[in-house]
Amino acid sequence: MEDIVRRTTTDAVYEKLHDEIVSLEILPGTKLSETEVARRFGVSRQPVRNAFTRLGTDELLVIRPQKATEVRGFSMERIELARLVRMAVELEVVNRAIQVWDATREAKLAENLALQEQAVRDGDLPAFHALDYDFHKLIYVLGGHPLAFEVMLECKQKVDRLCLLSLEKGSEAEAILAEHREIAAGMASGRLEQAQSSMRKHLSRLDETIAFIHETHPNYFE
Amino acid sequence: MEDIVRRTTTDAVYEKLHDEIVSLEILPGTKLSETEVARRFGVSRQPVRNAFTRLGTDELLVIRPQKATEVRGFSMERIELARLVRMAVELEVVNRAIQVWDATREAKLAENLALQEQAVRDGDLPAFHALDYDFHKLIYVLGGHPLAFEVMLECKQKVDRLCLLSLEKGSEAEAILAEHREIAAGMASGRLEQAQSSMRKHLSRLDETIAFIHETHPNYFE
DNA sequence: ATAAGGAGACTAGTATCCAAGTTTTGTCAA
DNA sequence: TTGACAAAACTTGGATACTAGTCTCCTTAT
Repeated sequence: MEDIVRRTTTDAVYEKLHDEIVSLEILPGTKLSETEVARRFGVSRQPVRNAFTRLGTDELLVIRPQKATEVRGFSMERIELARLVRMAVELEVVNRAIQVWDATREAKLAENLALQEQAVRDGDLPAFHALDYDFHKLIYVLGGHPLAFEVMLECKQKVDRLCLLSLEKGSEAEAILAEHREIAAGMASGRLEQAQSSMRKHLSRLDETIAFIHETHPNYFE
Repeated sequence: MEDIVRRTTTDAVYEKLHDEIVSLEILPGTKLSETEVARRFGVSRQPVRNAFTRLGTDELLVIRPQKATEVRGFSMERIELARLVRMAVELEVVNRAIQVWDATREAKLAENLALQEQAVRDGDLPAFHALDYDFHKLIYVLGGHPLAFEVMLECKQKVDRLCLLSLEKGSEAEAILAEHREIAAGMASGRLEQAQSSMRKHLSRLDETIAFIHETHPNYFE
């Protein structure tokens, strides 16, 4: 009794446009026409419309009646909001995770940390990024709140689109790994205060990057 | 140069349906047909479709191709997620608010508390509920994060729809007021720990109600 | 030269038709 | 009575024609 969900044309258009926007292939301020996009994808206007409204609720497009819809620019307010929510959720999940932390969970996190170390030694940045992702996800999963990870991801993605503007592929991997260790240590020792402040410091890492982008690319902001 | 946003038919249908669903006039599991709703509102199917997709992203409707769209039931997972996110955001906002707290802000919160006290004395529950709302909002606004209030509201509404099933119009106003005072005291004294734990206790108030509803109305859950 | 005005080329919203899949229903046979 | 099976009556998704508002640019008059 599978619950196979048919993939609609709308889905396809949505996903492609979403990718193009968050990867900055389509820059903020770009005007998108329904008929134009429909032609490009070889579909009718209807699925494009559906995709547009979805992207609108994602805050990626600005849609106004009888006006050209365009790719939404960044706004410092929304970026800060997304960062606040992510910060809040991560801190609370750390809190909940600590309540149920045990040797098994600690071992799993330690295993991930070991792999991170390996990746840093090998200078394998892609692997490290994947492990970075897993590290954060592990805290959610082991803490018993996997769904919250999705919420956090949504926030993260909004900031990621912005940070693509700064090309520093920061080989700060060592520093990041050190912070991960600090967080893990806080959780292992059951020190909520320490674990949370480590996480807070870790998540604040992007502060300067964002401020820098705000100065260097003011035209992409509303 | 006003930015008047034209109200579309889609908006009207969306708002009406939204109200009917969150107020439980339309119960979970109810099947909604596009043509049916279109007839009822005297409009064509298209705006109804638009409204449906919006309600789908609100997680109020389950839409599957070629199958009847129905009002989504509750799921304990989603309820708990909404509560976690709200809890997380409220705690973080309290944190940020404390950083900037001063006599002026304290006075404004105190003014609200005085009005709450008045409402309780008068037994004016509607007024008290409005002031309750304002109390929480004040912390966001005074703390400098008004947008985060909207995020919290979204979470709250998901839980509110559930809690409508329990008719206890709790005249626990006094208890709530006491908790509000505790939170305000924590903020005024700058004791983050105390303010947050007060807020945590305050938001946990619904725990039993939700568990109770989960037991008494299992048919409304997925 | 400049400003007002109008035509036309855009825009998105709505209505309606058709396609494709699901569910219900009713008939007929065992 | 009950089962199978076919047909009809649903469902939503997609395509397209039409409506109505907005913007741009060119003409025309001052």
